[in-house]
Amino acid sequence: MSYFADLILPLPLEKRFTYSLTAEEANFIQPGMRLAVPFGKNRIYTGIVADIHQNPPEVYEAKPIHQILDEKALLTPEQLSFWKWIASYYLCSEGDVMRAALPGAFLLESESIVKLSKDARPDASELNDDEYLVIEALQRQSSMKIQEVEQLLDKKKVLPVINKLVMKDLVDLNQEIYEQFKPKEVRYVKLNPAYEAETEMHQLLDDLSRAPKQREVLLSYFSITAKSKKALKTKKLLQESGASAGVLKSLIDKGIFEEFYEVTDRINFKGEISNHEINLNKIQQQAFEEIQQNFQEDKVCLLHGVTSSGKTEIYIKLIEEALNKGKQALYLLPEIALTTQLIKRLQNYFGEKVLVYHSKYSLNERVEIYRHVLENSEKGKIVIGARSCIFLPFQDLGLVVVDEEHESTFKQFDPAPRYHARDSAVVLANLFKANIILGSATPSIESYFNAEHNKYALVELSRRYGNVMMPEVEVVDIKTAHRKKKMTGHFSERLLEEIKESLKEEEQVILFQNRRGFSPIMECNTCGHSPQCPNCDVSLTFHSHNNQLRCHYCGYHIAMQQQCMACGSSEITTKGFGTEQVETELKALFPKHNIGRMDQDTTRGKYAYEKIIEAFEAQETDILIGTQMLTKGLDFRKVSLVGIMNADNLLNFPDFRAHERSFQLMLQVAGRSGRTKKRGKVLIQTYNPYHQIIQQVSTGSYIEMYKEQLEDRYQYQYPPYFRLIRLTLKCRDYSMTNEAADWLARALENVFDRYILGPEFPPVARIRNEYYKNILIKIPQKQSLGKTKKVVHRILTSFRAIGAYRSVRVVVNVDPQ
DNA sequence: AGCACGCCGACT
DNA sequence: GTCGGCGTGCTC
Repeated sequence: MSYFADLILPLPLEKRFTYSLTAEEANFIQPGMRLAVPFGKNRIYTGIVADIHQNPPEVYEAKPIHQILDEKALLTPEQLSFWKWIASYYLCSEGDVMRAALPGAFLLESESIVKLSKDARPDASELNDDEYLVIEALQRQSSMKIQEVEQLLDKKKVLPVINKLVMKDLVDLNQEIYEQFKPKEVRYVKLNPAYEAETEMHQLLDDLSRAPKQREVLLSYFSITAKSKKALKTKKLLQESGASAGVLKSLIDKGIFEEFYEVTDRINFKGEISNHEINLNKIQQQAFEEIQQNFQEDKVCLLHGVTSSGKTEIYIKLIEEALNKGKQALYLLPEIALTTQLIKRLQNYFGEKVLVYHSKYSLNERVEIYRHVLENSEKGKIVIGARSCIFLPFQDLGLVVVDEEHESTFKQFDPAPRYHARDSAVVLANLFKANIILGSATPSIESYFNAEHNKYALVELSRRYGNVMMPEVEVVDIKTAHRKKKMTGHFSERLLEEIKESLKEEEQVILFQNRRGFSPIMECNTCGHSPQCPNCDVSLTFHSHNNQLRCHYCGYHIAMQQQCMACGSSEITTKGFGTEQVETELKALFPKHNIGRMDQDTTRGKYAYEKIIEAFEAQETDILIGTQMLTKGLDFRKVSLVGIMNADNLLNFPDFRAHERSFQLMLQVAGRSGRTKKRGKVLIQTYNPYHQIIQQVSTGSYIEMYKEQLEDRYQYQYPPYFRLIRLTLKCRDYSMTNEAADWLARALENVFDRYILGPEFPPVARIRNEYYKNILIKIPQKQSLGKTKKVVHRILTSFRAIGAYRSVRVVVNVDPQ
């Protein structure tokens, strides 16, 4: 009887690949295990077993596997079906999902290793220069990686050289695979048992009388072990005795001490559990009960709670409930870097049961977290993290919390799989029959629509915790202010007054300048030229901290120019303004106060965020200027004023979600103000004080915004009434991009008719020397999503079969943000 | 994705 | 004349 395994390989390939198994292997291997398999000419990949069967492939001979990498399945059956769902919904391969889902350290790949063959008799006269160099090097170092040979020969393609040597039987080429995960080990010491008896011990101390340092270490050892019976860490011994590592080494070398290692866990919670009871107030309690009731009916629950209404306490209570039932809980956040405050809160309450997982952790740390969740260990009961957390191997998931569910960072943009973690989490929860709650102060139109149409249950919290009042919003018309020359730089009189007032009261101020369109560009006063990126269709932006002009898309940079590159004039001005300018102006206006800035430039280091936030929390900073980053879940007690420098470049963004986004962003920023007793103030500077969104922000009326946007969405055929798939074509050749896009659009129009938009160039039509063109497919509610995707898939397959368009790549984005 | 095979320009 | 560019085709 022959056996076969269908594998998912971490490649953007549609199909699974079938390998043959021996009966023994088939007996041992389970779906979800990793196998190392040969693929292509001489490579070894890690594949995941999706299926084991006895049907031999018809058109090819299945290769045998190379190695079994796991004792037990690394993936649960739920994960395998989850992967399948993601791949089919977001139109990508399971291999794409695999790359995103597994910590990199689980994906072993082979490396070609060159060795001198056993009975090589190299004859220098028969070798060319390159061959000679390789042989000579191998006589010195026994084995080389392909990369090392490349360095040695200073060439890109060395395989032909090596292949020739293989043909001459001088070298062997082998594949080696590496386990990347290294368990963390701790070094311990213990006294050689031979010295344990009293007489030997005294003898030993006498013998060491001429090595006082070593004697001291030994005495420290005795004093520590007398107090505690636990194994003694080398680190501790050195610390206590104050000796150097060398002294200890001589003791080990002499055989007086024995050293040993033990595997330890990298993930350790070091804080303390504060055991603060969480008491929900009446309103929270009511919401909590409503949520639980909805959970019993297996409904996705949308929690719409105004900023600072105490949603987190409710989440904590819900997590506690899930834990009490012995289940695991998942807490999803838009961006992990900004949530130290929240993590601390959860850890204070749940202690070491909380695991934090995100891409900034090291390979090894991620493997350990993955294993904790897989084994359903006590440490892995609660996982908190950004979108990739949905791929962890939950055994018994009971609850998913999606905090700030409206955030678009839940959608992965690049590379595939372009999944939305909120929507995927709903599917994930369904797989486990787990409860799921989506929470936000400003829900996405889609989610609120789902709630309105009874697909989700809606629970509302309309009062701030402790009955703190919603901040007072004032709109400042800077168009008029400009005309009347009542602006100081980018500050209106009103804003300056309010800042002064707050500072006088020793309260803090947050100034918000959005990221999009903030970057200053250089412009020549004489000819109007502004320096462009040679690789992308954008102007270079000015960064004063390193005095550079830089492209945000490809990273191209040049030194700041003193003269116009087109006409040589030295009259150059900066256009547009960013956080940097706001900071400079502010420093001039308030020289005696400390001003902090939080944006992409200042948060580059590993703990840069934390430092800025801590300084502000400790009130070392009086005014904090920042971008979007400021909107997320930060809880500062002493902020009484929030200023939005310019609301317009948010509103004018060419995107059907621009208005919704602006509303969310402004309301979230506004929510940073006045979180304690005193009523906070928000000042919005704008050129369009009567814009409906500005009005809706100032009255805090979510529903009004929702209704109005919904009308627009209906009229212009956008979500939630229509679903979208965006196809982006990329190609280095301009006319090829156009031709291919036209072909594809026509093919789609043949089926979907008027529901195809484009092709059209995006606002930035060229990036890294590649031209971009978009086609948008609109899917009405009546039309089957599954069938639509099948058709799109079919058309894409025939598109890719056209030889002339080979160089055009198509990126498929389902539910683009 | 990688990698090999295969066909055309700038160099020993 | 070769080395090396990237077009295109395949991987169980």
